[in-house]
Amino acid sequence: MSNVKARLDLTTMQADLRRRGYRVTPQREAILRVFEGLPEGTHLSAEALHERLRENEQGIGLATTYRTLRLLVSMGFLRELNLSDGQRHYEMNEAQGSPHHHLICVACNRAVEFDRADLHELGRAIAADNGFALLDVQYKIYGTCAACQGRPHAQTQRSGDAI
Amino acid sequence: MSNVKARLDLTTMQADLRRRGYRVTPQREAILRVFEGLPEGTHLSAEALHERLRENEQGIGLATTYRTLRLLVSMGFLRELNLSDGQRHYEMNEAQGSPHHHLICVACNRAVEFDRADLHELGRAIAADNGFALLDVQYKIYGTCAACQGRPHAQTQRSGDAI
DNA sequence: TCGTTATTGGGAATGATTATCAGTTTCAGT
DNA sequence: ACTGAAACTGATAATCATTCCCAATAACGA
Repeated sequence: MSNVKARLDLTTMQADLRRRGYRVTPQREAILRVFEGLPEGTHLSAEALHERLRENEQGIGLATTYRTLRLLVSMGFLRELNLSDGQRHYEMNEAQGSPHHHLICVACNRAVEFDRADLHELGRAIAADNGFALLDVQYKIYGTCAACQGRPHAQTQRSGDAI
Repeated sequence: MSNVKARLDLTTMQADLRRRGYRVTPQREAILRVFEGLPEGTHLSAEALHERLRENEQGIGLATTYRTLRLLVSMGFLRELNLSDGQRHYEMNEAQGSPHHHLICVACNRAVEFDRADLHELGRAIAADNGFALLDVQYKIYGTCAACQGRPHAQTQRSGDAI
């Protein structure tokens, strides 16, 4: 019942993988290691992760990168974020603790992160009520930030055909 | 301060468009009419909307469909949902009232909708604190539903390479 | 009514993600 | 440690949603 942001450690995750019949491969370990070393609040796209792996480690196929991300999300090790910029981002899941949430400007795509432990508690309760095994809770507020409200014809999003 | 699910009507939305320097075109009206006629809780993908327009109305270009959806979301008339099935879905925004939220099974992609007015109030407050003009609030709980937990090796998502 | 300017639509282009499949590796059982 | 069955990897091709391009058209303020 603690509110601490507890991350799973590598050993636990490896054990979980085997328990579910998945194998522990060097590629999966390398990817988990990258995410473990990431500062709080940092998230990577699949491409960015692939790029980083090419530098630090021996390199991993792009297909494997995507496959592994999907697997690790379904295991609850990573959380997948859609910050409305057209690609998925990933970060360590603190489902044991209380993950942060987002306030997003749809015009400039800037995202402000904030913590609200009660939101996670609520999600846990609702999941339990419905017989769901909880993986992640995401609370997102969309709007236009102060700076973007000023701009006339402020309609952008990703890159924008009709500005 | 009411909790009523108040939708904007067509006239108001047309006026809003003009006020912001956008034009009111038959295509935009047709799209808004489709969403107005949609039962609560129903959402359409861009493709589905395009298809429906081809039947009921005179037909609209696909590019225009995408462009218009983006515009209407940025105006706050529609809300955009990413139910992790790889495409965006749209529905009338009840930002004036209190939109519903989702509990999503990552294995079978099934989504359970529920209402929580307090979540919307909270979003409104946080947006205001940060100088954001509120457009939408989305609360999502991800997990594995009871049925999917049973299945061994339950890793799917969208279509799944490695089952 | 007219001119300026936004908008449309068709098709090409993009870009992220997934499928294919042959070769490789993990690991449970011996 | 050895082995075989099954999972995994990686290179490449394929998909699929979404956006770009641009010439033709339509809104709407003056």
